[in-house]
Amino acid sequence: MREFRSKLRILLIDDNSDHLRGVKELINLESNYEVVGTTTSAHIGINLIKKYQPDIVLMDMNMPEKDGLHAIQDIEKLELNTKVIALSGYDDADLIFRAMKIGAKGYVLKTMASAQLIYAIDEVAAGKIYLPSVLSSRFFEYFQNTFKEETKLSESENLLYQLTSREEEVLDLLTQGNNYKGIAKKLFISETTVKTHVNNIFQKLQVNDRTQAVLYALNNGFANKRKAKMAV
Amino acid sequence: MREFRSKLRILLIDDNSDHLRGVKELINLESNYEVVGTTTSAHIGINLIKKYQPDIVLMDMNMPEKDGLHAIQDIEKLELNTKVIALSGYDDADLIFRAMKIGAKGYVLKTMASAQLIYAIDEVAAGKIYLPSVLSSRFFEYFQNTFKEETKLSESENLLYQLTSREEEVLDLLTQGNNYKGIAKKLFISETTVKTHVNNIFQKLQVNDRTQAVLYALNNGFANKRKAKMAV
DNA sequence: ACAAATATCAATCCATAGATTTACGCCAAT
DNA sequence: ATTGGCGTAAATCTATGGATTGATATTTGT
Repeated sequence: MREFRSKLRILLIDDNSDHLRGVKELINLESNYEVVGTTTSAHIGINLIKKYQPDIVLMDMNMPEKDGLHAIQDIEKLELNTKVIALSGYDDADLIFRAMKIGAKGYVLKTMASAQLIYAIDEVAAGKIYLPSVLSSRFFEYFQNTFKEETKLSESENLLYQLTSREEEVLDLLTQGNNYKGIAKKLFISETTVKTHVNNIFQKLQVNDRTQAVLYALNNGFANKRKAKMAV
Repeated sequence: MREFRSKLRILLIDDNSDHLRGVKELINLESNYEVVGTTTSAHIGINLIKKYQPDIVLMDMNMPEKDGLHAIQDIEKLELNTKVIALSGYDDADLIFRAMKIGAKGYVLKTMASAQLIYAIDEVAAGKIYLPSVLSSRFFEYFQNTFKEETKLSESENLLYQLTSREEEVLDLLTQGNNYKGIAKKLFISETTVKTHVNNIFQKLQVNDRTQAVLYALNNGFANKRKAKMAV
């Protein structure tokens, strides 16, 4: 992707101009890096990225006007080859998780040694994703907590397991937004039969209407292809 | 959690008895570890865990009868302090992702140096989560791909952004399974007003009924607290 | 200060959804 | 051979949902 022998082009976005200057000097010490721009404004940053298409963006996460998360999202939407490394003062698990989720390729704390930042830049430039092990640990704890609830329902208490296979088919079509007529047509059975099935589903799931049935299904691991939730 | 000076108690589950023996010998070389049991069967393994409540379980992922994923899930359901480290022959991103999702505290390849396994055990025993950087990279690539679709819908094409704040409130209540009457009561407005709002929502989201509206909302980032999908 | 968007409500009408009961053929388990 | 679960279906009834029109008060932007 990157031109042979050309310098790695880096853009810095940080509302703290002192920190901005410090990082710039740090990076300029490395002969193979080049800072193509610095700005304290996320908005201006986006425009600079469009203009210069840098290889790497170092993005401060704790900014007032437009926060780092949204800035990263905007950058990702541009679909350039620009890779974002998030910079933050704190190891806030939620922030790390969200930054990685929307496409940050790395996350480094400002308190970390400068060598770590350089290393992160190298790794990310090489196409890898880099999280220092401390942050990686925090990320995974948060990640697992996020999914813990989803998993904890045992098979015995998950009412979905009481459904017959035909009822599952019907419920699946319900979770795709079909009405009775649509389901009847798709399963080649009469509408009244569908009603019978749906009523049985309501009884088994202990709900009152199709919307609640659909919600129960989605929230309790019903494998629906359109990923309202990811199956284990 | 762990008794001072007591050895770290480890259980091995791997359907390949050769590998099982090898790992056992490897671990017994370490003076502060103790293998409390080994088995080639996941089912038996679960029972051994109940009985011995080991600190660490090394779980092979590629087993025939009951696969490693389900075994891990069963272990997690026991809610013991037993920590599972997954062992696998391949760096299958999907498998790594799913294992971590359901609660594995580490993931090590069988092809990795034995020192790496020992290190992983130490880290996990110390309460951390350990993924070698190679696997960590694979995990994050997979993780980001999983969420890429969800994020890519720009604000302009996401019909939810056309809703007024009141309509959002109403839709929120719809996604909780309320009917007209329930929504009217909760918002202290008449049922007919709710109908008006809901009709406007249908128009804006280009759907025909409440179920489709709810599905649209869930699939397009509508912040619902019960996290059918996680907000950014 | 004025236009446009929003929130509220009513009345009506038709379609769909949901509850209930009854029934029949099929298959699997005992 | 019989029972019980399942899938199929119909008939009937009531409740809820959804479309449409029209109206008024309030808020918001310029």
